[in-house]
Amino acid sequence: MRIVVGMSGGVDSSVAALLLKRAGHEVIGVFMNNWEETGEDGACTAERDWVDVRAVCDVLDIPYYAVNFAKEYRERVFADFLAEYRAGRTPNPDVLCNREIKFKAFLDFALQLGAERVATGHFARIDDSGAPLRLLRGLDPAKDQSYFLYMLGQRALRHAMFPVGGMTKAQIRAAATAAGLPTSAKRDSTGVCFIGERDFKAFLQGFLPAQPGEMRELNTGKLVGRHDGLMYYTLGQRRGLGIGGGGDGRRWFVVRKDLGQNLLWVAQGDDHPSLYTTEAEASQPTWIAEQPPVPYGESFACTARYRYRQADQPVTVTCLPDRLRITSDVPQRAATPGQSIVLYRGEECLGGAILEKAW
RNA sequence: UGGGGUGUCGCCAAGCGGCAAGGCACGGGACUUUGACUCCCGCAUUCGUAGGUUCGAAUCCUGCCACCCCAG
Repeated sequence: MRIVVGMSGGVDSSVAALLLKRAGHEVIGVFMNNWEETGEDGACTAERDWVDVRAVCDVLDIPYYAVNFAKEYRERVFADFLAEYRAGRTPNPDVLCNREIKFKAFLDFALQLGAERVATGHFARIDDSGAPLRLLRGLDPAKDQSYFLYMLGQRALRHAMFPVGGMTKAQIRAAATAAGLPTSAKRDSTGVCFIGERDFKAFLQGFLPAQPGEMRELNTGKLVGRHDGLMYYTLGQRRGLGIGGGGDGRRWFVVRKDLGQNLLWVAQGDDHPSLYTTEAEASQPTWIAEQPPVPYGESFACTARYRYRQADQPVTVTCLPDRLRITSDVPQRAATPGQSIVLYRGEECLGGAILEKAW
C-alpha cells in the first residue's frame, strides 16, 4: 500500500522507511519543517536534516517531499505553549504536536496524497488485533515514546504505523548501517520537537517579557534571592536559582510559584515535604480507546507516569467527564501543573490528562 | 578611636607551623524527542593588608585596614 513516512532526518524514521520499502510498500518520504527559525543555529539544523532525508530517500530509491506546517504549529501548539508558560505552568508541547500536527495536519496531508497510512519513527506499537485499537509501549523500555502519543485517538491509530516500535535502538542502528543509510551514526535529537535543544530560559525570554521579583524561603518567608520572571522556572528546579550557602547548606529547589504576588518560593533539601504530593487533579482526559475504562464516578488501579522517563508509579484513578482524580501509592516529587500524567496497564497506554494541581 | 570579637573561592565553612577539606552556587559533560530532576567532571599557587620570626606560616609576632558586639 501507499505509505507516507514522516522523516525527521534521524536514524529511527530512516529505518522506518527502510523497513516499509523492503516490505514492498509504496513509500513516500516527507520532511516537515514546522519551525520558522529566527536565528541561524536552528535553521542550519533543519537544513542539515533535510539534506539527510534526501540522502536516505536516494539510497532507498523513494520519492521525497518537504512540507511546511509552521502556521499550524504556531497556532495549535506553540500558542498553547506560550499561554501555559504565561499562566505559570510548565507545558509539554510535544504531546500536542503529535495530536495536532503529526497525526492530524500531517495525516490529512498524507491521505490527500492518496496514502492509506502515515508512518513515523516513534518507539511505540499498535495492537490492531481487537476492537478498539490499542497503543502499546515501544519494545525497548529505554526508548519507549508512548508517553508522547497518549492524546492519539482511534482515527490516528487506524492510519498510523510505527515500524521501529518493536526494535531496540541497537537493532535500528545495525539495520541502518547494514543498509548503508547515511544517518546510521547520527546522534539522537533532543529538545522540543521541531524546535530542538536550546538554552530554554533564553528561548522563552524571546517570547515572554521578564518580570523580576523576589525569591523567598517557604518555611520562614525570608528573602533569599531574586528571580528573573516566574515563567522561567518550574517546580522542582534546582539550577539557575543562583542561591547557595545559606541555611543548612543543602540544595535549593523551586516549590511554589505565586503569580499574584510575583513570588518564587524555594525550599532546601531534596526531601523537603513541600516537594512531594500524593493527590492530583488532571484536566482534559483523553483515552486511546476514546472512552474511559470505567464508568464516570468509578475508580480503577493502574500505573502512571507524571513525566517522560519516569518509572511506572502505581496509582488509583477516578474518572469524571472532564477530569481525573489520581492518587499515587507513593509520594510524587514535583508533580507540575501543565505536565501530562499518562496512564498504563501493563504494556498498554490507556490515555492521560494534564495535571492541574497536586497536594 | 575604651573593651571584646572576626576577617580563607560568589555564599557557608574546615584548617591551630609543613606546604588550602567539604557543601551550596557557578561552568562543562552524560542522560533525554517537553520543562525539570539525577549523575560525572571542573572550580582559591592562595588565605583583609604590610612587615617580621622560621628551613618552612592561612596557621606565631607587630603595624595598618574593614566589619561586628559591648560599653558609650
